[in-house]
Amino acid sequence: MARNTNLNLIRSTTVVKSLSDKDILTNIKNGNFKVTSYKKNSVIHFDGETCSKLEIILSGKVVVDRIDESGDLFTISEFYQDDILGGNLLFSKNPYYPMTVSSQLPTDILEIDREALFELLYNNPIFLRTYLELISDHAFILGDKIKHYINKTIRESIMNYLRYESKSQNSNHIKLNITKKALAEKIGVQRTSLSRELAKMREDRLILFDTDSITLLK
Amino acid sequence: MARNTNLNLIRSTTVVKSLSDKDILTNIKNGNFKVTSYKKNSVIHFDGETCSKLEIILSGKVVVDRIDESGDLFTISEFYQDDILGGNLLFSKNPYYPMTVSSQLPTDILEIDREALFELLYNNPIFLRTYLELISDHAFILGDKIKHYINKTIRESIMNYLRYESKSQNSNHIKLNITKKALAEKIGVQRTSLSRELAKMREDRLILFDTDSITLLK
DNA sequence: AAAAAGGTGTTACCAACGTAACACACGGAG
DNA sequence: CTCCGTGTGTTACGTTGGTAACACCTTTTT
Repeated sequence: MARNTNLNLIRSTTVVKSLSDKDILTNIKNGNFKVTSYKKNSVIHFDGETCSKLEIILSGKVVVDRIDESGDLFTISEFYQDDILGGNLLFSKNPYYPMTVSSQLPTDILEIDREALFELLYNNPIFLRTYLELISDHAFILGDKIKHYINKTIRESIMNYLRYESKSQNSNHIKLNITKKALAEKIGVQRTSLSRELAKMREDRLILFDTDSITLLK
Repeated sequence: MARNTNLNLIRSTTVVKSLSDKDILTNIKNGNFKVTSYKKNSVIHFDGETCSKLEIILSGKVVVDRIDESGDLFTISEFYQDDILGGNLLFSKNPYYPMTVSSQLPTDILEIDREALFELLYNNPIFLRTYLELISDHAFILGDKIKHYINKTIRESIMNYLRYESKSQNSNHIKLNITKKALAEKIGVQRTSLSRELAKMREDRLILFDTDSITLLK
């Protein structure tokens, strides 16, 4: 990737956008901003590694996953261009990545040193605000994730999804904009189990459904 | 609670500690810092409510819980004196509490208005640093929680706990400092199920155990 | 010392759900 | 048009783990 393409990319990220070109260039020159490239399927951070910089994805795709006892790998979260990594951990007293972070595609990442970041934060209220917003949004997603993993029965997960969609589509008749297969993946269950549970819910007169829509009856 | 007891409590919290008395008193006077008391078992925030202030627990106990389809209530997280609430959400573009927050004991809470907080943050680097540390620690705990809820089998949860304890006690012979009942609660399963799984793991020659210790064999 | 309370281990029973295998429908490629 | 890939619905089977009931033990209360 050409050097100035990178510069444009860097400048266009949400985090950096509120900085002056001078700030950006100074930080690049003295090594506080650094771009690292990863090949497809490289580990970026191991579980337990210390987190000492903020990372911003310039291009590519990054996933957080875990491997269970039987060796099955399973993806918890995906990050794309403009997403940040480590922002929520960075200033913790135990700044350890809690899970393995790796690139699923060729990925370019901008790294910002912790202390340099701190300097920028307290010298630039707009930058501070942006940063706080970003990590807050991040934490919100985390919270949502927990809420999601806490649903124990498939039916609960389905109802959760349906209620949300029903609100956002403002109708009890919910148009599925994704395939059932994708829905199953989204709520983290087998497709067949989803299928079975939907059938049961129809028996219980909770819903009606066809290939691309579901109607909430209660 | 007497007014000056409160002031001492406020002054002694991690967040506020790095502020000058003058800052504290000014903010109290103009209403940016406000103390609210809750009786035992009151709802502090409903699921979905907008979060517009940072809250610091001065005394009491606060829990985050959820109610499942069958009406069972189940606690996700507990907070005590000096813990903060909402810190990770506050500056999000969708600052909604993702779950119900309530007091489990009589509780006093210091509320700090978002904009007042922001003022303090960008005017006081030590305060900023402290705040970032706090919310980072918080996010770390969140991440850990996810990691925990993601363990699907009881055996995985147990092994997770044992490996952690084994490291921190620096021995394969792990002294249980809590009862098995408490351990079961900690990893979120029935006591009997824990008991059964421990027995199975012994059969599988993974562990040995007695009433107050467990030995990891692999 | 007797009684009450709470932790522990065990087991029969059952609901939830992942696995695997099969049938069918649809849309694009040859 | 046929063939293949992919999404979909169904079902038999097995595993995991929650429920409930009971026995045993230790500690605390009276």
